[in-house]
Order: sequence, then structure tokens, then C-alpha cells
Amino acid sequence: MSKCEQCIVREFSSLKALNKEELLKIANCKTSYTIKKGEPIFEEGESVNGIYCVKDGVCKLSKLSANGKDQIVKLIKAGELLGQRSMISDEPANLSAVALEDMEVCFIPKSEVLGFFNSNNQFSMNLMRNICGDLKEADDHMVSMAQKSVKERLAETLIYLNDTFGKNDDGSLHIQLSREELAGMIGTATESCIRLLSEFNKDGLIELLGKKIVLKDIGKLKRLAD
Amino acid sequence: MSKCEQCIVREFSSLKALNKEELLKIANCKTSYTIKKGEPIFEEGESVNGIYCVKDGVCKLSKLSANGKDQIVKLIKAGELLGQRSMISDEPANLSAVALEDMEVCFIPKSEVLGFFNSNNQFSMNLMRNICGDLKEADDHMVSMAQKSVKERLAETLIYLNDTFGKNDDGSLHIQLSREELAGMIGTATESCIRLLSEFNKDGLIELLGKKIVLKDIGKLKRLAD
DNA sequence: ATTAAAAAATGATAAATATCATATAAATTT
DNA sequence: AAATTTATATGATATTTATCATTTTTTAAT
Repeated sequence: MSKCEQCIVREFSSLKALNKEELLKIANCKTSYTIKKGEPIFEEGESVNGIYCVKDGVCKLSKLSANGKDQIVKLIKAGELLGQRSMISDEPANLSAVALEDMEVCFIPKSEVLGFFNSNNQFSMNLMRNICGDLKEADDHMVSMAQKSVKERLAETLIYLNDTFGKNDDGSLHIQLSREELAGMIGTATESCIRLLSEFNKDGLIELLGKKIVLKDIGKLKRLAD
Repeated sequence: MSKCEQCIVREFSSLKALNKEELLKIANCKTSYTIKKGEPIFEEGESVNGIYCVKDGVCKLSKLSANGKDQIVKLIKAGELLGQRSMISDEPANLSAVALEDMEVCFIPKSEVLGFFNSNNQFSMNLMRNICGDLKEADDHMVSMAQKSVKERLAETLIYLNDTFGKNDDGSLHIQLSREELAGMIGTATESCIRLLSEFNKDGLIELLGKKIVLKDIGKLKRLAD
């Protein structure tokens, strides 16, 4: 069993405030899981009872809307935590977490984390800052959804995917999303998303290599996104 | 100077976790303001340096979008706090706060609040829960914006305004929003908002008394909103 | 009270987006 | 390798929503 000290999650998340002793406590109670692409880590409405540390892979946090479409609220990558809000609010998950790639995660029970929350001020402050960052992001995201056109949101999302997950050797976006998922991120119909991708392709903003997407003119895309 | 003990804000916000001694500290450093309808409490991008307690009145938290429209993200009423996120994140305000009615607010400097955050676990937990609630709300709001039609969002918003702020003696919604502001809440053009209100009026869902709105068939509105 | 300004309402039209149908391409199964 | 399923792409069309123009109503100012 690893001692959590060298874990990427410790490096990038609120957990960096934990000392050796605290990390050892975690190491002793954590459970490791492998999640296959497409599998859920938890589902909307489920009680989570702890947090998940993402050691490897990417997942989507999404919510099923009344019309049956899956709206992707956020993507979570290695080094980040999952389930913080549910834990603090002591409520069932508001969103489903589903792996977009094969993942490695660790689960830490709520009791352990809340203990640190009360005893380690730096940790609780980190956690708090993190959630505040999510709140700001969510507010901004909401304004985008309300005020921007689908075209602008697609451009914005492509830039985000490029900045956050980088590209492959062939220059295509590293993160692999289906058209349906991409549409679920920008909040539009799959066909509309595909149509706009074709348009961006024709206009030389992107290039489509099969289902892969290469950003050809990031400057123009940025201007389009505002 | 009041001692904060009987304040409505103490009753409803995270501050309820503070003891007499802590309340006295606040009472000694707080500043009270009167804000006239239409005036800002703080603006997007401004450093806030503390939190505002809303003793009376309602304000909107909004963000100017690239196309020049003011998107209302949230309404804040008496008993609630303003500026928590900025304080924790130690960042300028992400949203502007503008009074929708004449308001009474108190300002408490950041240093004081953060002191309690570190010394009073119940307080920090309350604050945290509060922000987590905002995050959940923001995520849900985002999904609404992305997946629901303007008509659905209008119905949803009318129900929300009724549930949150109640009605006048004549049955009309107590909170007084201009059509432009209502449009700013649901994320649409003012004309579209007006047009849908007229439609709801014709369909007997609401009644328009001048610029006042009476909800006539809450059941149908709820079903329309999903 | 009259005038001026602002807000609300409505019509006409254009633009954006969704939906449904179908075709093509890619991935998976047999 | 052929067959089946699934994902992507595109066309045709309907619906939703925005925009611009104009009118009416309300509010504020003189």
C-alpha cells in the first residue's frame, strides 16, 4: 500500500496541507479502485460518504436534464478530488461522475476527511478555496450558457479542452469526447454540434481527422469565444 | 450601536454559530450602511475586503456579459451574507451586487471573519455548507440554462420568485423586477420575456396588473417548468 | 398639468437552433 | 470478411429566439 506522500493528488489538491502523520492515516483507510472508461464512480442521487482522489484518468460530472439529455457540468482530471461538495453538505451527489478514460482513484471515508477539516486549518481553508473556485467557475459557466450562442460556446469549449488536456502528437485534442459528449458540454443538440464543427472545419478554424479535432487557428477561436 | 445578537442575519446565516463574545467583537468593528434602490454595494472586479450582512432589502448579484447584457446570477435577501466567496478566495468580486430595494447592510472586515473561521469550527462548517449550497444551486442553474427553453425558464423563475419573496395583498409577486431584470434572470432578450409574459397572461397562467405579475395557476406553471 | 423620458408591449422579420430523416463512415460482433 | 450496430455527417424543415421598428403606457421632470 502506498503512503500517499508522492501521490499526484496530494500535490495538486487541498490534501497538500496534510502532514506525514495525517497522510499515513489516510493511507491506512483508503481504498483503491480501477474504473473502466464509461463506468460510473457514483451517480446523481447516490450517497457518497467520502471523497475520491483521482490518481489517473479523466471523468465527467454531469446531470440528466428533464428532456433526457446529459449535461456535462465539469471535467475532473488526475490530481483533483471528487465528491467534496456532497461530503460537506452531507447530501446525496448532485451530479454523476463517469469515467471518460480508464481511471485510477482512491476513496477516503468522510469521517477521516472531516476530522482533518476540524483539526487542520490549512486543510479546511484549502478545501474551502477549492469549492469557492468551483463556485466562481459555475457562475461564469452559467452566464456563458445564458448569454453566448452555441457557436461561441463551442469555440470556448475547444479552447478549454486544449488548455486543460493538451494535444496528441498529431496535434489533435488529447481528450477523447464523442460528439454527443461535446454537445453535452456546450448544451446543444448533437447534430448542431456536429454541424458547427463542420463549419469551423470549412472556415479553417479546426481540422477534423476522423473523430479527432485539431485546433488550427486558436487566435480566431479565442476571438470567436469572446 | 446594536450588539448583533438579535439581528436577522445572525438568525439565518453562518453567523448563528458565533457566541456572545464573538458577536460583540463584530458589533464593535462593523459599519452600517443604507443603500438606495439601484445603487451598487460592490461591483465586479472590485476588492471587497469583508462580508456584508443584509439586514433589510434585496439585491441582485449579476455579471455583465460580452454582449452588454446584465445576467442576474442570484438574488440575496435579508438574513443572508454577501461577499463570502471573494473573501475566502481572496479575489476581487466576480459579480456586482446592486440593490433592488432600499437596503440596510452591515460590513464586517475580512480579518475579523477569517479569525472566526480559524477559531470556531461550527462557524467555518456553516460557511462552508453555505457556499456548497450556492455551488449546487449554480450547477443546477447552469443545467437549466443549457437544457431548458426560455418558456420553461420563465415559468421556473416565476415560481422561484413567488416561493422566495411571497406576494403582496393584491396577490402580485412581492419582489419588484423590471422586465429587463426578469429577462436578465432567465437569460433572454427583454422583448422575448415580455412576449412570453403576454402569452402566459392569455393562457391564464398569470395576470398582468400594470407591471405587476400575479400567478394564477401555479400548478400549471410548475408543470411547465418541469 | 404638460412635457419629456423611460419602460412595456406588439408586429414584422431575420437568425439561431432543434428535430426528424437519411446517408455515410467507423467500430464491433459474429 | 461479412454483418450488425453505433457514431458521425448532412439535408430539409419546423420551432425558438433575437433583432429592429413602432406604438402604447407609465414614470419622472419641468
